[in-house]
Amino acid sequence: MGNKVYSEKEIAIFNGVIALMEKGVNPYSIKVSDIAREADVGKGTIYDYFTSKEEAISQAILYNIKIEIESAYSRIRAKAGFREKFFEILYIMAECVDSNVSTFSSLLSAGGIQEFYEYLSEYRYDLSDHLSRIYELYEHLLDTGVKEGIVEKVENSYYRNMVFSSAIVGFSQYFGHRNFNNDISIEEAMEASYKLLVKGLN
Amino acid sequence: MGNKVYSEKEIAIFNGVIALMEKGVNPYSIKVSDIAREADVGKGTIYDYFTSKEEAISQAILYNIKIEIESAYSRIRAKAGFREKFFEILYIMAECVDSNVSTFSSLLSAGGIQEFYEYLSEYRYDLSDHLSRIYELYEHLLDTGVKEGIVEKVENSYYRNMVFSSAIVGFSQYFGHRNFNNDISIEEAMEASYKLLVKGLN
Amino acid sequence: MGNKVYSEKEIAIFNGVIALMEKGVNPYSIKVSDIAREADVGKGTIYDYFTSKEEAISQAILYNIKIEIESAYSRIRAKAGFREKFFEILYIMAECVDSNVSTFSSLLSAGGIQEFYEYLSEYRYDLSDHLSRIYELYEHLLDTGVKEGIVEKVENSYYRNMVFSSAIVGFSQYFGHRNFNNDISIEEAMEASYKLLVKGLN
Amino acid sequence: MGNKVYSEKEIAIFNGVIALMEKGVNPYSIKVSDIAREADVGKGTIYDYFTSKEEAISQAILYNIKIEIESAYSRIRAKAGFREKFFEILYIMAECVDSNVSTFSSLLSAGGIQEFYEYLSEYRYDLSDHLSRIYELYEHLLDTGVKEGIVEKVENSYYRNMVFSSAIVGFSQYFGHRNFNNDISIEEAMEASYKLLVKGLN
DNA sequence: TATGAATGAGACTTCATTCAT
DNA sequence: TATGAATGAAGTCTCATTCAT
Repeated sequence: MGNKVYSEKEIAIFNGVIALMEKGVNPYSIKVSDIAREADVGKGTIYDYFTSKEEAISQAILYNIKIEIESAYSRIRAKAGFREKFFEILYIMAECVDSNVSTFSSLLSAGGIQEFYEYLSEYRYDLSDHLSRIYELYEHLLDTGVKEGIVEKVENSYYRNMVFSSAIVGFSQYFGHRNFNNDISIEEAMEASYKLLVKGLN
Repeated sequence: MGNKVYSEKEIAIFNGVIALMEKGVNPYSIKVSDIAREADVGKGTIYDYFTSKEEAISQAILYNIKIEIESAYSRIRAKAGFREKFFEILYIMAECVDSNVSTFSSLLSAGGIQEFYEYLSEYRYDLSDHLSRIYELYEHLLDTGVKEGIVEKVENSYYRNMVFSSAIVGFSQYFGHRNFNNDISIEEAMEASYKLLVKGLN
Repeated sequence: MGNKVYSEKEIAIFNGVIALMEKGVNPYSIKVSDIAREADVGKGTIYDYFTSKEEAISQAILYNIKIEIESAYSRIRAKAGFREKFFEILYIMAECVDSNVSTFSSLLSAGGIQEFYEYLSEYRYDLSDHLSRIYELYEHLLDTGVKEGIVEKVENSYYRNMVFSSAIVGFSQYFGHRNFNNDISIEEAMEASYKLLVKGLN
Repeated sequence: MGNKVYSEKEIAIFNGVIALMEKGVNPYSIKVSDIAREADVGKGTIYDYFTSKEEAISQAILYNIKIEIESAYSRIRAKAGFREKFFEILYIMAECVDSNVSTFSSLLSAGGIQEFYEYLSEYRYDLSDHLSRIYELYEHLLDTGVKEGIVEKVENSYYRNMVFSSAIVGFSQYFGHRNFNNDISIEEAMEASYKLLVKGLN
């Protein structure tokens, strides 16, 4: 399913872009020369593989989301139990915030990720693919939760997805508004998110 | 508190910036000459009132958030009943999406609004102010809901705020992922959000 | 008749381009930064007046041709007598060669001036204007020659123009092939050209 | 006499350059990658045979001129009669215009061919060779014309060459100023050129 | 105070040339 | 010998900022 194989150089460029974003550079502020330096390729090489800076950055973001989601999927499957699986998602979100790469969480944000980088809207199709994958993940969690008798089988898929996304985004706001939450530990924030999730699914 | 009075020109400039954003221009793509044209002032005038383009845009966004929040506050107070008030918030969010100006909703997003425009992080103090105002709003809603016996008095303020924010952001994802939700009407999305809110607060 | 008025800056830019060409720089090798330095304006200024480097150079060439032709016209009218007038044309051609600016003579060349600078073909209309002016000049010369009884009234305007142009270009080849003509003085070359002209027009 | 033998690859490269020029690409706009594609060789191969792009193009032009002149020589010798031979030259010029490759006619133009491609001035010696060949051709024509009693034996070689060149360039202007000559057929233009030639040589 | 013409730093992109294969 | 992937110097053009009016 769309498993494009990337050349060594393309991956170097992707990693360069991602490294910059992890350093806290916002995609609009990334310069071609920065990517080239970070990826250790010539500036011209970027144009051998992509038609413009925007394409290179967009593809890098999509590549990164794909990797992030697949990695999340593995980590979550590896955990046993509904609560453990959901907390794993929250841990992943926390790591994303630490690494400045919130591309993944942007997928769940209000305006969608195209707000994060306008040129991404060209890749609507790929974004939908990623979202589908996230919804699959939610289904997997719900199944586990139902089996454990923690939550009920929610038939309305829109509501189900919304509850998961809401609880996750609700948690990630903990970081965005950190200065407000000085007296709240990250564990408490996770518990709060989990509480909302369970209530929402019952 | 912090009710800075703005000159006529400053407001013209703010409105120019906002008009551009309403036209769908992303803040990173706004040019000084665009602002000047839109605000009908000379380019030099912008530098008489602001030290840089970034400051002008940042201040405009903050100004806009303040107005949006105050307007929201009035509209919500004007509604009677917990459900009506909450739905009013959702209507406001829907309007934001239509007008392309999601500055307000970005406040609630995962990465916080500084992700939306990196230079805003200089204004941490003002952003906190706005967030406080939003939390006040949540308190007002909760009071109404408690009086009506719809929800319980939630003492944990972190959890309370999180539930409101989650439900609101959860709703606004309806727009971000619209192509996924073709079979869901906006009213159904609102009902889903309200359902999560009530469950979360009980 | 298309007497566009140029601003001070536009003329400075034109003169910058022309100065470069007089220094022997071929239009394809002119760089924007060269024009800016030569014209003593900022690089950006060039783009305030022209949409591209090519447009700036093209317009400069057209401007120069116009000036060259008008200057030629005056000089030639100022001379009395057919022979004197024609020799004045040849003197002008010789000066053109010395100053490296053969835009004028290129007008008469085989491929036409668009061969000299491909982007000029966008300005077909202006070029026709200039050519008309040259043909007027030929008519003026012919009238003088007829009055003096040196040449006959040639009714076929195509033939008439061709004879003048041929004689002039024939002379200017003297410079292009100078190493071949070491034993021929410039005066002899002029006499040869005049001889062909008179024979052609009788 | 300078009959350098070219390798297969060199000729492929020359033909690539010429093919591009026949497509209407001006020598300053030719890219190495274009030549490589057109000649079906690797880009590196071009540098195995030439030290720079400019050298490759210059040599290709010289090679082409040589071929054009030799071909012209044969065609003209094959014709019987002064008039027929001269018209053959004009037909050749017309074909040059059609095929966009006016390198040959540029040789006769005002500024000389170096105006056409500045790097050619490095090859002054070769250009002289070509010009000599053209002058030989003129002599051959003149001999024929004298034998036929159409023209007189012109002793002044400068004048003789000038008359031929002038008449030929005068004809080729027909194409450069085609929009001016809508009512003139190509045959009429040829007759005019011939008329000038005969008058000039009598 | 208000302007917008002018500037030039610095961005993106191209493409001649190299060199490992 | 032949190639073309890779490079980075150098070009064009944009646009934030200044400053004379």
